[in-house]
Parts: sequence; structure tokens; C-alpha cells
Amino acid sequence: MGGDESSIWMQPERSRRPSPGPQRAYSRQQVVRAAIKIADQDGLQAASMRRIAAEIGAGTMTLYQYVRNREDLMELIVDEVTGEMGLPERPSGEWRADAAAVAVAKRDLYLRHTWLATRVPGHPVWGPHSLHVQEFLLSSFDAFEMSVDELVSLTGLLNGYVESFVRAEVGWQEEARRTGVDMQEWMRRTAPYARHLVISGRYPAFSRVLMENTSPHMEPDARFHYGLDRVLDSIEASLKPGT
Amino acid sequence: MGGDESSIWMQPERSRRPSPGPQRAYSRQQVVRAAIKIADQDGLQAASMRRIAAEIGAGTMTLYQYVRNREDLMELIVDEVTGEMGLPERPSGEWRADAAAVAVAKRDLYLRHTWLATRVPGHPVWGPHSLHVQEFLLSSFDAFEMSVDELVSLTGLLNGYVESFVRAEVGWQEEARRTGVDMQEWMRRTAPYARHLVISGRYPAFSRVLMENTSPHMEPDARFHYGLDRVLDSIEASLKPGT
DNA sequence: CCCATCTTGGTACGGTGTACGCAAGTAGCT
DNA sequence: AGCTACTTGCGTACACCGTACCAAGATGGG
Repeated sequence: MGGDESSIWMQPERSRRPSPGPQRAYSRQQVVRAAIKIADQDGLQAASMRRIAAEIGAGTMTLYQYVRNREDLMELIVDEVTGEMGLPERPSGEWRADAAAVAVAKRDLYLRHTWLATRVPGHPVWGPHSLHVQEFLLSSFDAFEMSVDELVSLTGLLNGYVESFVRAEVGWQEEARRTGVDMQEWMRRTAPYARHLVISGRYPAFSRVLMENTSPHMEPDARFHYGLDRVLDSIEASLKPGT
Repeated sequence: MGGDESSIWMQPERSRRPSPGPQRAYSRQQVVRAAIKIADQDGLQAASMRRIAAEIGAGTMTLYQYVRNREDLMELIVDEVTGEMGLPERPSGEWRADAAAVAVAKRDLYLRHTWLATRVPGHPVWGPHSLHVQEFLLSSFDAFEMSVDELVSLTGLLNGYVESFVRAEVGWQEEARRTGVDMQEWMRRTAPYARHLVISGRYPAFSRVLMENTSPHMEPDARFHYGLDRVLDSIEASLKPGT
């Protein structure tokens, strides 16, 4: 009977209702926390079933008692860390402040758990924490009259901005962890080629960006807020007050 | 002597200058094309060194005569397909049309090669085709006076929008290929849980989006252009005519 | 012709996710 | 109390992966 149990959120941790068999030695929470710890330290790839199991002192296959497969586990850890965003229960009513709060909290979260940016999107994560963030952002616009399509477009604009900004930001960090070569070092090693490109004269606009790359720049924080304001402006322009 | 040869673009295909040893049996082009073909059919993961080698009838390790490692090859195939964007030699002078052309061409490219969206960003790809796209977009704004920081922010806004939109779009397709479950099917399987969420009453705004998900929607194309216009508006608002 | 040099590609190593099945623990029923 | 049915932990095995290493063969210049 039961349903198709196709989503993890439909299969909460198996409860220990009185039934035959030994006591469970671990917990889903334990597995999830171990996975997050490893991903934080050495990247999402490093959070392999073997390594996670080793971290909690279990046999590899034991994990499959707590999680159906690695993909499900990935979904669990994403929702778990999303809980760290710590948004209030409901929006304040000031849509711009609320939307900005979501954006900033999301960026901070991604910077704290850089592996979040390496995930390929697919079906949405409908865990409790992720749903709360969704609900918070969507209901920030409750005071305005708009179709679902418009609402989804506008929140998508915001989410898209944050994600792409932070993906670029975090991409370098992830590469540095993987290869041991950070941005500074990569620039240094690629300098001869960069010089060649500039000298060729084929890419004047690109060269201008390249040349000034060594001079002091806007800090990432400032760049983020600058772009964020642009996006919020563009959202504001499409808002019509509701009933 | 020579340099550090740290980037692929500094090591063009080894030329066949007269020297002892057998003729080369394959070519970098051949390897790149095979990799693209496999990635198009079965995803980036499927483009393994073994599979690519098999595709062109070579031994696995032979590929390493044409490419230093898999990462370099990935960079090569990205630049290769970027050539398909087919932008004109230089911008028309109508910045809005030029920027929109880049956005549309990029989306089309990603839809044609969905694996592009699954790549984790890191150092930029400075291959000839990618550089041309960069140059085209940057120089679209030549008529305006702005700092490099502003220029990078604005083009980043546009690129970010396109990438995040198309990543969401393509995420479903990639998941469908990987798991055999497409969006329709996923929605169907998750319907009981969705119903549960709606009934719980905890997510009213989210529920509204969910409920209308079955009614006819704006087509992806229309949604893309709607958001694109928003982004272009927001860029336009920050433009000051130059000298 | 010789040989220095190049190309091909087999084998092997250390990793991955997970299917299968076995040994052992335990609650409920007789 | 003993049996049984079910659960849990987990070792083994399989089919993949990237690539280091090296042997064997091809070939152009002297």
C-alpha cells in the first residue's frame, strides 16, 4: 500500500517502533552532519559513501540503512545547511529589505559551504528549510498584485543573480582546493598568454579589462551589493501595488 | 626555456615537424569532436577518456598524446562549441540589440549542448571562440563611459541572468537523461507530497504557485525574453553616454 | 643501415556508487 | 523459555573512472 515513496521527504528516518532486530547504531542526522563536514573540508566529491561511513565509524553499506542512495543524501545536506540561513518566521512587510535579506543570507551560506555552488540543478529541493526560504521570499511580494508567472520570474531574477554571482566567486575557491592553484597564481602563470593576447590587438575591450585587473578593485562585497541594487531596482520597476 | 605551459591555449596541437617516429594516427580535432558527440548524447560524465577513445577507435592512453588531461579536454570542447554561437565580427552599435543577440545565442547554445550548464565555473576559458564572445559583448558598450568595474558588473549581470535561467531549464533535461524521470513524471510522483504540503497550510504563497502549476503557462521562450528585457532595462538605467 | 626519438596502447593502481547476501540481534507469540 | 520472523551492520564483488608507467613498434636523419 503506502505511496510511491519517490522523494526523501516522504520517507522520514525509519522510526524505531517496537519491532524485531537490533537497535540502530547511528542516525540520519549523524550521517548528514558527517557528509557536510567532509564537503566543507574537501569538497562535495570527497563526501563519498566510503569516506562518510569512515567518518562516523560505520561500514560503507550501513549508510544505505539511513539513506536510499547518494543523491538523496545530497538533497538532505543541502536542506540541512539551508537551515543556517536563519531567516525570520515571516517577512517584515518591507519587500525590498526582505528580498535583500534573502539574497545576503544566501550568499553568506554559499560562501560558508562552497560546494553548494557546484551542484547541478534538477528537481527542486522540497525539504523543510528550503521550503521556508521559498515561502519567505514569495510572500515578501504579497502586497502586490501579479500573476504566478510574474512572481516566479521576479524571484527567479533575484535567485539567479545571487547564484551566478556567488558561483563565479566560489568557482575560484573550489578550483584552488582541487588543484592547489588559486586565482593569483593562475593569473601569474597565465600572464605570458595574457600578454600575447593584449599585444595581438585583436581584443581591445577585453585587454582593457585585463590591464586594469592588477589595479585595486571594488571589493566583492561592494560588487555584490551594487549588482543586487540593480536587480532590486529592476524588480521594483515591475511592481504594481495590489488591492 | 619555453614557458610554464600552464594553459591549453599556450600548447597548440603538437605539430608534425619532420622527426623520427610514426605518423600521428589521430588529431586533437578528432578527439574534441568525439567528446562533444558523446557529451551531447549521454552527458558530460559519459565523455570519459575510455569512451572517447573507443569512439575514435584509439586506445585510451593515446588520448594523452593530444591532450594533457581530461580537464584540458573539457576546456577545449567548451570553446569549440562556443564557436557555434556565430556572432558577427563586431557589434552593430545598437548596444541593446547586440547584448540581446549574445543572450539569445548563448541560451540556444546551452539548449543544444545541455552539458555546458553542468560545468562548475573556475578560471575563465580563454580560447579563441570564447574570447570573441567576450570581446563582442564588452565592446557593445564602447559608446558609454564607465569604469572597468562597472563594465564587468553589467556584463556579469547579463551573463548571470542567461546562465541561471538556462541552468534551471536544462537541469530538468539533464536529470531526465540521468534518471529517466522527466519533469512531468517527477511532478506526478511527488503529487502526494505536494498535496500534503498544500493541506498543511504552512506554505500559502508556495501553494499558490504549486496549484497553478497545472494551468497553462508562459512558454519558456516568453519567460526568457521577459526576464531579459528586465535585465536590459536595468543595464540601460546605469548607462551614461560617453565622450 | 642504425638509432634516437616518437606514437600507440596494455596493464595496473587507487578511487567511485551500490547490489547481494550473510551473520547476528531482538520483539512478539506460542 | 524457545521459536520465528524481521531488522541491522557490513564484507565482498562488479563495473566504472582518471591516469602513471612502460613495452613494443614505427620512422626520419645521419
